[in-house]
Amino acid sequence: MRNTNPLICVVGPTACGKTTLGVLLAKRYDGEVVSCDSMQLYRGMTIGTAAPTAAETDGVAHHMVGVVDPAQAYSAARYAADAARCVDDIFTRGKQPIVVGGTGLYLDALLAGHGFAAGQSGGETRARLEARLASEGADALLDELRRVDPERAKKLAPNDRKRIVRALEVFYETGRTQTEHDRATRAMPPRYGAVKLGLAFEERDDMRALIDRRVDDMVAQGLFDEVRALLDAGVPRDATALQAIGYKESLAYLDGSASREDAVAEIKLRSRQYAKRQLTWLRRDPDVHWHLWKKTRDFQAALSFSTEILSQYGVS
RNA sequence: GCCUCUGUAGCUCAGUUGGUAGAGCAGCGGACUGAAAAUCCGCGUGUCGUUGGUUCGACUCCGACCGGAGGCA
Repeated sequence: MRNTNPLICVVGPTACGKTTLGVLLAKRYDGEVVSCDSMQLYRGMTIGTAAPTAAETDGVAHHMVGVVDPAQAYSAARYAADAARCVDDIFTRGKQPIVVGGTGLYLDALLAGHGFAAGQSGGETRARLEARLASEGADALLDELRRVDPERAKKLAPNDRKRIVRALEVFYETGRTQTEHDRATRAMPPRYGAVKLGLAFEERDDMRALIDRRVDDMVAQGLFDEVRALLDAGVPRDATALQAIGYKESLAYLDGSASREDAVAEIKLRSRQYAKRQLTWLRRDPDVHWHLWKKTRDFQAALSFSTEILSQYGVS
């Protein structure tokens, strides 16, 4: 069952106003928001992930926020499945899904809908390969990959341990190489049509200033208490959730191994490096319609830009 | 005032017996198919504080000056 409308997607680096625009679009198009953020998914991580507050959502339904136990591991594959369910449900109810978020891999997985090859973090094959990685070293595994999937091996640097392990895992789990799997899935038509709206700053410095300000706000709102609460609730320090920017740096402060000042500076630094990576990911996507902020964020302008673009795709 | 140390890439610092300089971090660019706010790859010309001098040639030696840090008076 599919609505003919494409998904409306709002993408962009952190702190560029995706949440606000998402809500405005939801109101304009009778929509509901499906978050596409690998960290807002976790429960109890609202301050540090800048998860939308009640004031921000302003009555617009949001999905895929605060739905996962932070002690557990999640994955792009699970996101694609869970979010697709949300999207389909929204369509079924005659509403417009609006996907909002900055996790590029998750968005691509959701839109493509092709599924990933078998094998996962925490799985038996993965554990076995990681043990071998520790004992035999990455070079040995890369050599092995060269034998089973030379094309994939050629694309990976010797230090790219995660991907070397994953490529071998795909082969041992499925009997097919990752290269074959990727080729096959790339050839499949996407599960959803989408109109992608991108928000970003024209000047990097303006983005940086906003990121800095936002981090200061997070700290003022109690970021450190939020992190402490997660620890008190038994979330292990090596949980994926605590790898989130703002959280792992807070651990250093709570441990006493970093001053408050240094921890805050580190969060700002890691945030802007992250924003840069998000931009790198998005820039290669020719389908994104960019709206660039000049100095300040004018959401009315962004909204009319969006409706203009959307009308070209027949969305009204 | 005198003595010692110090002034090299945005930051922290290397630079061997004089042949015009290199790391880490930052920054910039890129990748990315079940941890992705993760992970990985690539990119280093800068009046070597200023100014005289010695030398075929000085970041490297000598003098003066300017700026730091410490010590003695």
